[in-house]
Amino acid sequence: MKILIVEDEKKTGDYLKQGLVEASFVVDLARDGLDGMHLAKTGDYDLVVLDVMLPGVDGWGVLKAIRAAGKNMPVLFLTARDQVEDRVKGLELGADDYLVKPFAFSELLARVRSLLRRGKTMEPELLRAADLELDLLRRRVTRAGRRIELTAKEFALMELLLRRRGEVLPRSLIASQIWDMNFDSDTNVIEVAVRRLRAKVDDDFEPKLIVTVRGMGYVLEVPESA
Amino acid sequence: MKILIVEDEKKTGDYLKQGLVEASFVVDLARDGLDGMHLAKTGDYDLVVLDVMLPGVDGWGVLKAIRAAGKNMPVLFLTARDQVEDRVKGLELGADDYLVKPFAFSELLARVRSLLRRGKTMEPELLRAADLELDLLRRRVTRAGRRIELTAKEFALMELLLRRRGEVLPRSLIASQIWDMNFDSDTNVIEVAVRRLRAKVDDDFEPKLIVTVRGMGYVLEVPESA
DNA sequence: TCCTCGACGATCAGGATTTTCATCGTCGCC
DNA sequence: GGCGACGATGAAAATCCTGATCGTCGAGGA
Repeated sequence: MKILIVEDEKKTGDYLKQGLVEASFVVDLARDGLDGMHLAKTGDYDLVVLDVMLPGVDGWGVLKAIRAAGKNMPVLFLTARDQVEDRVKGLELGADDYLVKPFAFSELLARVRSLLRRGKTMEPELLRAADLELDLLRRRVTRAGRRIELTAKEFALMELLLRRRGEVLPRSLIASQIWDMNFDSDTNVIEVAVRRLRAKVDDDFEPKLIVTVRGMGYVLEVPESA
Repeated sequence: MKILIVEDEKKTGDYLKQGLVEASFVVDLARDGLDGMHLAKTGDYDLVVLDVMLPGVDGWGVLKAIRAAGKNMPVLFLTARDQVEDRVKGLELGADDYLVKPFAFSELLARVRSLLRRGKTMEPELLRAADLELDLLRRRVTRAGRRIELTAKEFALMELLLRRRGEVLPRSLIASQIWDMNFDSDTNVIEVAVRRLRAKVDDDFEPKLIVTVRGMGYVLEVPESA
């Protein structure tokens, strides 16, 4: 599987290339838009990882050129945290997925694999339950329209509950997903984390979404409407 | 590849089994020492994951029985944090590797794969440079004989530097190993972490082991003796 | 039925760790 | 010698974990 990375910042480029090579992909690295465009059009790549911010020809330019040349391999966009709007633009132009910097390498690898396997992924950008909304793109949460600030762990927990709403999640599952640890120690990190999350998303609202199931775990209860 | 897990605590057992099954191993689970002994002796396993603390026949008993029966598949011991001495005992009895609870599942999987591949792994238990010693088993550090307490991140960083002593480690590498993040954001976590580590292992000692290489990264300088 | 007990979960405060931010120092090039 | 980039440092702030204690649910017995 052959991948083209277009990234001007040296550190990031090298880092990505190294990681993907170690994951046994064949990787080319272009340092600017022009170079990237050229390689993308002539080389035979299965996927392109494309930074938006590039000197000279920017990410959109490269993407446009690729599509104009009739190539339709999946393109994974890299955008900065504060360039949210850019993503919309990228998606309209035919990007297949995006990743917000900074990201964990494991995250990139997962997206890359998924894109290569299924062709297109595109995660849902919004998770919702009742009046709670979780915007995965911007890492933002609102309930009843009110903005709520969550920390990393809180967000991860919220996301997990929301992705599997209606399911009772055993503590062991939560521990493995959020803490990546086996559950043998006598700690109550999970209870504490749930507490903090509830304080932010449930305490001041109705109905209560996070429900404890004694002896089982926690569920995000999806209110039966209709 | 067929794996036997001997673990009495239900949550842990199920969790391990599920994880290994998902990693496409064939897994049997024994809930106590007797059961485990029996299965290990009759079934044809490529590896055994063995909890030390078991009701009835404990981990060592099971291990002894396995070896006595002439089986010599690799055995991975699971020990609790405060049972350091147990490990020594386990290793003497012929365990091939150990893992301290609580551990990340990814860690277990890595060890399992490694044991299956190479037969026996047994990480080095001690890393050393000059008068600095890092005991991976007990997660302990001493310099010039003096015990030094390190936090999780500090230990991880110390271990990384020590494992690749003499090599200049670029920040991007460190970031990816210790923080699992790509290095695009403008943070100086690494500098701060290095600072804290130096305060503990270098400030009060000579020679200074952690050396900054301007524009490159950090090295653990191995003093040229002789 | 009611009461008691035990297990499980909730909650809070304290503390440890880690990150952020602002500022300072230093090296090397011009 | 001055400048600019890079790294070092210190302190504050945010986050997360630990441990202790309290509350509550439900089973089983009186």
